[in-house]
Amino acid sequence: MKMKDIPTAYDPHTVEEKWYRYWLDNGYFTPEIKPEKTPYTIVIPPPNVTGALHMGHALDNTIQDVLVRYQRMQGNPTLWLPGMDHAGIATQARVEADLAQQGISRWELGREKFLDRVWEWKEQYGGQIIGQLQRLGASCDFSRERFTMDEGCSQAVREVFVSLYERGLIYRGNYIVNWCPQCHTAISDIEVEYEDSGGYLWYVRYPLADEDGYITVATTRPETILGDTAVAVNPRDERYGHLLGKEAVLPVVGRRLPIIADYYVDPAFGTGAVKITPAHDPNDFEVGQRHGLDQISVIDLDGKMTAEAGKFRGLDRYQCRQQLVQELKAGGYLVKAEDLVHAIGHCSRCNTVIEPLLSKQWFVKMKPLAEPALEVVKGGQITFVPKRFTKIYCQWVENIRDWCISRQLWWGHRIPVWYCHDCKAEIASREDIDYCPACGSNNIYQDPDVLDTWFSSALWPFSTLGWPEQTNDLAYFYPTSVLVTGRDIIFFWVARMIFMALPFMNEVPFRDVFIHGLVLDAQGRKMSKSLGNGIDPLEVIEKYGADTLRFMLITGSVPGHDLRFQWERVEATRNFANKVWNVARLALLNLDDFDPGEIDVSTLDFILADRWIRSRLGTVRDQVVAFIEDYDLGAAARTLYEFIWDEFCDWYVELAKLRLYGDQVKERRTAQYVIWEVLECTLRLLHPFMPFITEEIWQHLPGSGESIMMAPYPEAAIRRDRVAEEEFSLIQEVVRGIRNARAEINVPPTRKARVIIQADARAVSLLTETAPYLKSLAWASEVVPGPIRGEKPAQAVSFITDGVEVYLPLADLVEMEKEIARTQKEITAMEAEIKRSERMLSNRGFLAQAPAKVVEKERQKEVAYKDKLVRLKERLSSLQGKQ
RNA sequence: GGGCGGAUAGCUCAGCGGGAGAGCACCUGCCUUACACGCAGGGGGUCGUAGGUUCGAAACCUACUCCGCCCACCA
Repeated sequence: MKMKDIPTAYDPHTVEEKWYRYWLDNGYFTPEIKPEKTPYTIVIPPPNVTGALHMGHALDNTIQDVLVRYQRMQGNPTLWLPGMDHAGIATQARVEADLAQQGISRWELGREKFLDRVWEWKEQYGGQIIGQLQRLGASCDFSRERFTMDEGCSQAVREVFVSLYERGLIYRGNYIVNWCPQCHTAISDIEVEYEDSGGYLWYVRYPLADEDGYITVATTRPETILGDTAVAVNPRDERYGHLLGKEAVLPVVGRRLPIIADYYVDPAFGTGAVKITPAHDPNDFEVGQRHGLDQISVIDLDGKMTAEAGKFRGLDRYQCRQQLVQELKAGGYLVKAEDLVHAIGHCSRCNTVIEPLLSKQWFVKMKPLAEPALEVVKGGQITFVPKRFTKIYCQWVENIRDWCISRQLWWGHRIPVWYCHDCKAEIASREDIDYCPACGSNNIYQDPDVLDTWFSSALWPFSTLGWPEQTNDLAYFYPTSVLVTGRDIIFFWVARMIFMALPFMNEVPFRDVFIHGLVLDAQGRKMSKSLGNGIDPLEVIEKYGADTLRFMLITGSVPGHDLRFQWERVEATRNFANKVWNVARLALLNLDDFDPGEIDVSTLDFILADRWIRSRLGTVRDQVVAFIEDYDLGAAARTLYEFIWDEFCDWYVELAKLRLYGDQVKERRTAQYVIWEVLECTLRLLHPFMPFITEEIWQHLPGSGESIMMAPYPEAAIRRDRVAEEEFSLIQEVVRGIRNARAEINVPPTRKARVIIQADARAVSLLTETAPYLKSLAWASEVVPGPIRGEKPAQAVSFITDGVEVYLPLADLVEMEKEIARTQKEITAMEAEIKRSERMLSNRGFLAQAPAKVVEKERQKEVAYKDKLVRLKERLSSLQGKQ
């Protein structure tokens, strides 16, 4: 297709699919292992199989894709390894919900058949998100795609579990866990979300057993009274010293409770006396351990009262609370109920109120793993970006508690432990076993529970590269270069990967951790299903294209900060894409007869504008590189935006048109060359951010290769030309001045005007040289440069800048009063500036302590201002004289 | 109870020691043969409050106010 036939507005739809397929078909996403080169590796934060692409993913993966495409172009063997997470609870719940529609429960189906259904579901509906990532342009190596439940990952899980078990770092025990009565499983501490809510603090009298009187305790969960086995006070609390060793009687139940002393009790809270329920509170559990108290479980796995609750048996925990409070009141035990706002734990998955209860579960002992994991971060082997996340990580790791890893689910990695019915042996094994290695019995069974999903995620950076096998991939691509993720999973995932990598790989899992913010809605709220305020990235891609979505997300992002999604910004970015498209059209329309391969650069005749834009391009390239290396992708993208739109399109291209459309061959060649050079180079700089449009245009350019994504990244080859930048800025000043003067008196662009310029010799020669360009940029009929002392037209609008006086003799349009007023206003402004400058330069502190450069700059300003003031005054008196 | 982030033009946000910036919105001209998803020009801000450091502070320090996150076993 000829460029001339291409529409004036960029249409992403036809382009994106075509090029993505092309990249895929050519295997560009699969790196070549080159031992002499340093690889660049990112493993994707595996999205849930049940998941669909949301804005957070779009941002997270765009960032990764920018980094990866940048590195690939730099010539580093680059691997971005994709994959998915089996997402235990989420997936199981999903399939159970489908079954429920057919009136089937998983229990009816049985474990094996249920799991078959889950796998079926996974094959059929799971993993849509991978296709959605492709729509985004993600350049993952799909030949290496992994799944946390695939063969290799499962092997890694077994190896790690058994190995930790053998080292005594995984143990099984009866402890208080966070139990979700809805999901029917234990969950880890970080899966509990605390939320402040209003409740009551009930004060209850426990009568003393062998004498008159009572001791009053306070509780927020009266139903747990049924499980009380002691009352505790602080040993230093004089109010209660005389009661120590005595007993109280539990109201309603009648059980005798010892009154014990424990430093856990805060004398200042409530009454200073605490009821102790070892089976339903983690602190009470510990108190119970210290004092050898009974553990009485009164709430069961459904959140209902157990037989131990006596007549309350079978009641829901909240019904029981109500009834018990009534009874306490009736019996005269209830002293009062105070309003109390306190944090209540909810299941992060289903939002049900968590019930702490006693349960036999598997745990990972964290302290021994945490120590090295803290050191590698403090020692700088892993760097968090932005830095402040280091502190968040460290504080959490320092206060870490053991990790409950068993889940009462079916979908997940089944715990590789078998129990012998006969000899009661407990065997952790890397392979499935069918008889007891201790006693030879085949009367054994495997632990029914599965592991926390995050257990397998924690191994992701090395399990995906083949571990526990010593593969080439593992040897070459590990450790990974950077982990890109949101701050919400620092604890869930980032920390645990570090914990697990160190003992098994003896090496950090990644060098850098780049934390980005959340994508919020236009009002600044989290996007969530319940609020219904989420915006589907695919909708944006359909309407505006993937490049637009990507660039919008990147330019709007600042490392570690949240960003708001706004359709206005999407549109503005679409406009930018269109700008790029159209400047490319302009270029291509004029490059028909141009072949960069045939150009001998030394024969070209570069003019000021050429030297200026080439110099700027070099600077921009260096800035972009510096920003990317610093993970400030937003700044990199914004730099390119401004360069392309403001400098290349609005200044350079406008200037180049004259030569492009002119009949001087050499001039035209030069302009063609520079436009081609700058455009081609800029496209490569832009490619990591906007892969599709850049490829489409690049393929149309003469002399391009196979694919822009495999083209080398621009080198810092073009030297900066300060003279050109300085001289060009004078031209810009003059052009802007003329445009402004014309606008002041409403001269339509159709009316050309003579421009008379008076300046010093150097500026005159510069402006003479560039006169044709001034004409075209500032709608001039003629540009007449001359020395300062020349004739100054009276009936004219004028302005003075950088030692240059400019007159537009538009006699019929000039109103002398307005001209005088304008000039006077400028004089006033200039006098103020001079005053400010003089004040600074007469300040001894400034002269003595400010850097010489700054002082010098200020001196130059003062001189320029004074010069300008003199000229303005001359101009004023001349105007007044002619009036 | 601790910790972190934010407060800059009407809106959304950059800037983070040397004279206040962008996009959108607004006003005035323009369909100038790449682009009206555009071009040119313009208006608009005591940079949350109060102190301090400095020759110089939107930027650094301290306190405070408001918004938003995160962590924490006071029953």
